[in-house]
Amino acid sequence: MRFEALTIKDIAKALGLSTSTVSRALRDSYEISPETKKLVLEYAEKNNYHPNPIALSLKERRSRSIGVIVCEIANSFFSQTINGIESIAYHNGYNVIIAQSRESFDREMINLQYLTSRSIDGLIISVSTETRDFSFLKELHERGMPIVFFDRIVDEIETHKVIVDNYKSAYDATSQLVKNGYQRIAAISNAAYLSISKDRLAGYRAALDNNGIPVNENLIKHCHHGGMLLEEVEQAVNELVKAPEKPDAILTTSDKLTTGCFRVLKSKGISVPAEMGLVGFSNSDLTELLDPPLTIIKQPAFEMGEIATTLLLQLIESKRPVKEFETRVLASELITRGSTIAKKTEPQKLASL
Amino acid sequence: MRFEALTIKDIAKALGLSTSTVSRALRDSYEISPETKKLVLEYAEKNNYHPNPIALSLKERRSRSIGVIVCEIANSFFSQTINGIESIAYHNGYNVIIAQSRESFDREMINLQYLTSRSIDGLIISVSTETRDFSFLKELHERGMPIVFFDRIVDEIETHKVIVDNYKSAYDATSQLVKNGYQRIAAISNAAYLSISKDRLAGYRAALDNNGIPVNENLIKHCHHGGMLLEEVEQAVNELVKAPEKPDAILTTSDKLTTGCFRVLKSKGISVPAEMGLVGFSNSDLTELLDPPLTIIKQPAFEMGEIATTLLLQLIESKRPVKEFETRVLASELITRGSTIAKKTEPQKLASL
DNA sequence: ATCGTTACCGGGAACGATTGCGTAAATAAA
DNA sequence: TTTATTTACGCAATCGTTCCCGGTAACGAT
Repeated sequence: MRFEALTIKDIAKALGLSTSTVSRALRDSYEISPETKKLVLEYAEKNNYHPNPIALSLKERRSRSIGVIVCEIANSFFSQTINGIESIAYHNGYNVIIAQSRESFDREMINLQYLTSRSIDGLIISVSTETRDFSFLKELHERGMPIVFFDRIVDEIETHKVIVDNYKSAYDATSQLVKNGYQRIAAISNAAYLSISKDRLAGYRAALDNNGIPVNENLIKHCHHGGMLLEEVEQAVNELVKAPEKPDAILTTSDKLTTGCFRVLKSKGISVPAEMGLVGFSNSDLTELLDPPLTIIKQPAFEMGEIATTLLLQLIESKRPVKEFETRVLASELITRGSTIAKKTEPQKLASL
Repeated sequence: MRFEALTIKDIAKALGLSTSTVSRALRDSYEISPETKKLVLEYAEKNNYHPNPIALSLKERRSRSIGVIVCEIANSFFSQTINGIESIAYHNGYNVIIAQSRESFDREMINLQYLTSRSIDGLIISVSTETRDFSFLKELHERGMPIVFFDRIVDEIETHKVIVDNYKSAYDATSQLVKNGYQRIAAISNAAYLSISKDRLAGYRAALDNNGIPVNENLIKHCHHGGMLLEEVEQAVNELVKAPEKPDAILTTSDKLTTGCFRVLKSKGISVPAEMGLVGFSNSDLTELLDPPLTIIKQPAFEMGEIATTLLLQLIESKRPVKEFETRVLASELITRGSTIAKKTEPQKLASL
């Protein structure tokens, strides 16, 4: 069964005109008489003619669709970003094709191949936690594909990027933990080479440093599947609580890690925040309803999607190659709640300050 | 900046052949000599030729893309469904264009217009809670557009549908509440005319009936924006707790309503389950971590997406018009947790009645 | 020598839309 | 009356691909 649509040729035949005349009439060209225009327009309206976007794409050599690759859409941060992307894209007559890498480099490559073979006009991507080899992206970019990175960006490729101030976000969150009396603060992060891991851990380290707390590398754990597997989070937590210098708080550097870590702590009967403080990056609005409510670093995800798309459309619609690129750095929001409540066993510590 | 790709014409020119020969060589036609094939194939491989999908679409009069409309992707049930849809679609060389209605009829119409004007080959949709007028969908269907409904289906349109056993799901959940000692069970649902509202409330009513509990229409509330606005959920809860026959438990019939209702109860200081039991449809894996953990009815969302897509592809790829349609009814899963714990303070309350 | 067959390849029309160019008729200017 | 200009439309190429027609060799059979 096929869905047949009215073409410009049908209109031409029905009205005894040529296709060029019909086309021009529809586009309100000056060289068509008002009477003919009216005739064509009315006929098109009545039979609800819509220009075939595929034919237009072929002619204009652009598909008016952009590709988006994220690790998964069932993740508050990314679904909110996608909302922002869609709002701008649809507003400009573009459609959005979404693909999920599920934190796998292989799947990311497959999606990349698929999307480019589907001739997208541009790409918005937050790379997977496994991605270390950027050669394909690089080649794509060099061959002229407009690309905008967000969240997990790639330093080696010069193009527009949208991120939050990862360093400051982690710095502030860690500082707050210190202020609240936590001393042995651990961090659970994605793969070490990932941009957000590097920046957020740098902020974490700096905060400890500036507060006179030595950084203990044993308290920094990496989850190479970004928390997609609960087991890896479980292992990280296990290693932390079994360590001789058992931490009294944990900083998690991404959505999936935050809820995953909380899940593990709960299942192990480790009480939050009494036994273990917890602060993490998260955009889920359910974290507020957990027990205890989670202190989170919330990113302006919707806005990030909007900005990324605006920048991408600029690249796509630019007449000549763009040489100047910008990295937009937005502020995140630290929302303080129960999971990092001030420790009551403080007096002695305060005295020591 | 434009992304230029190798065409069949380029290959033809480079190899001194005609485009038809190249085309046939690439498609391994019998009328091309092995040597020529090898020549063409190797050249194509080396310069990584990919057929232009847009040109193919124009020729074959199909876009190999399907449209999906849900109320929002930042909703566990729908994002899981979309995962199922994508897994099947990508596997069959289709891409998926997702649009969100945000529970608004107007936005649904805009998306529908947009998607059909982008010449999709088929449509998978769960209608918004506002949608009462199906004329556009009906016309689309009559004009030959393959459509599959899931979750919120439309009875008037005869095509494939995928749902869970909504009646039984609500019946079982309500029955369990009764078994656990709850007596005045309220329900918060979407708009009354929505398929899932009708079926789930029917199950709810039947369960009360079969347990000898009279159905009190004052304890059935409808949220016309499907919980997209927290205020409407708040109002529903307010009306319930202020009612003379204040309920001791609530059944919520969709994801957004479940977490919304829990949020409102929490903010109003109404303890769950002591003061108010709560069971609802939800696919969020965070409900387990709430305080108390929520008893939920979980739908096999991923599987629903897979089935819907398989059925849609059948419709699309069928040579002749399909006349026989099926409605797949899957089983849901009732996961019992803390929010519907058996009431201990039963004797005195029963006495006071 | 002629015909039929097979193997191999090219020309060109389509798919739906846009657009540069050509041109007839009508009107204005010389 | 002749020439220039304007008005209003059609022709045909184009985008990348497929596929229906051809067409031309080479070869064997008659």
